[in-house]
Amino acid sequence: MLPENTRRSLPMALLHAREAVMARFRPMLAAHDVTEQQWRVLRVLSEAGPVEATELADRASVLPPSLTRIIKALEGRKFITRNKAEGDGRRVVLTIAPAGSALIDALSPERRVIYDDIEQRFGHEKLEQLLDLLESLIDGES
Amino acid sequence: MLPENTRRSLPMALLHAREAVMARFRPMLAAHDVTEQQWRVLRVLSEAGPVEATELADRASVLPPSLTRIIKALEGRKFITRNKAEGDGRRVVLTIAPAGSALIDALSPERRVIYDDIEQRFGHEKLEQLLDLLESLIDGES
DNA sequence: CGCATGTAATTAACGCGTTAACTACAACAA
DNA sequence: TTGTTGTAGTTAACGCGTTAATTACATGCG
Repeated sequence: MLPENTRRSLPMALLHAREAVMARFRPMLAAHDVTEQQWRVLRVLSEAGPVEATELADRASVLPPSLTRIIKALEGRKFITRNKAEGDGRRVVLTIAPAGSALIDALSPERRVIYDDIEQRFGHEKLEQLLDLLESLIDGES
Repeated sequence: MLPENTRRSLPMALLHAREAVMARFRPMLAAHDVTEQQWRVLRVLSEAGPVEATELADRASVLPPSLTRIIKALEGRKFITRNKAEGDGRRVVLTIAPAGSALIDALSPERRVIYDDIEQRFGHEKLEQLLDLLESLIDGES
């Protein structure tokens, strides 16, 4: 059955929900002049150590063309370093730099506060339930 | 508590879920050379009749600057018409044109099939549950 | 070796999201 | 009427998503 109104449309609901959640994080990122995607890339590099570009794009949920641009921006600000892989001239290895780690450390507490607040307002049970449903939806469609 | 892995992160989950759902609709829209946002604007105009730009942007969940670009594109293809409102030289009234209605009619059946398929695979109950949770999340954060 | 095929990354082109600035017009008060 | 304030819409600038094309290198086959 087609959704009768746009508010009960799944794509719309997902769009609005993400928008509502991200609105809480955006000011924090903007204050440090980092985009949401740059932040995801930095987090992956911080947690996973040196990683090749393809895996980084996959983990950070960023498309390869976007990753190329993000790498340029982050490298220009000395947040990461970019090197060719030994033994394969095509591959590129990215590593977080001290300035990048410093940014992660600076923002993590604030990030935790925001996430906790969302979880508290929405409810722990409902959050787990929502995450389960989303995971199921993703697996079913992919 | 911070999400330990990115797969259980709410922003990520919402992003992936929407991506998974939209992947089903994208080929249909691409085949007719219409973007997702242009499609939303057309649908609103089709269902609600002539509407002013501000209300249209709100209903279609598109920001004003984007709407300006979308209007240009749709007007250029004769899908909609654009007129100044009587009595207020600032306001703009958008109306769907025959070619626009024809596109709506042409795509609606296919859209229904895709939506039904998603609902069947995911489950009617779970879909309703998910929509309820998303609505609650949106209301709680906004 | 030489050539075809495959893969990693980049570039290009276009549209939208986002924020801020700007234009045009309306409403209202002095 | 004039000047101020407010509103609707547009423009600008920058970054990302998306798709397709392109470059650089690796692999494998003859």
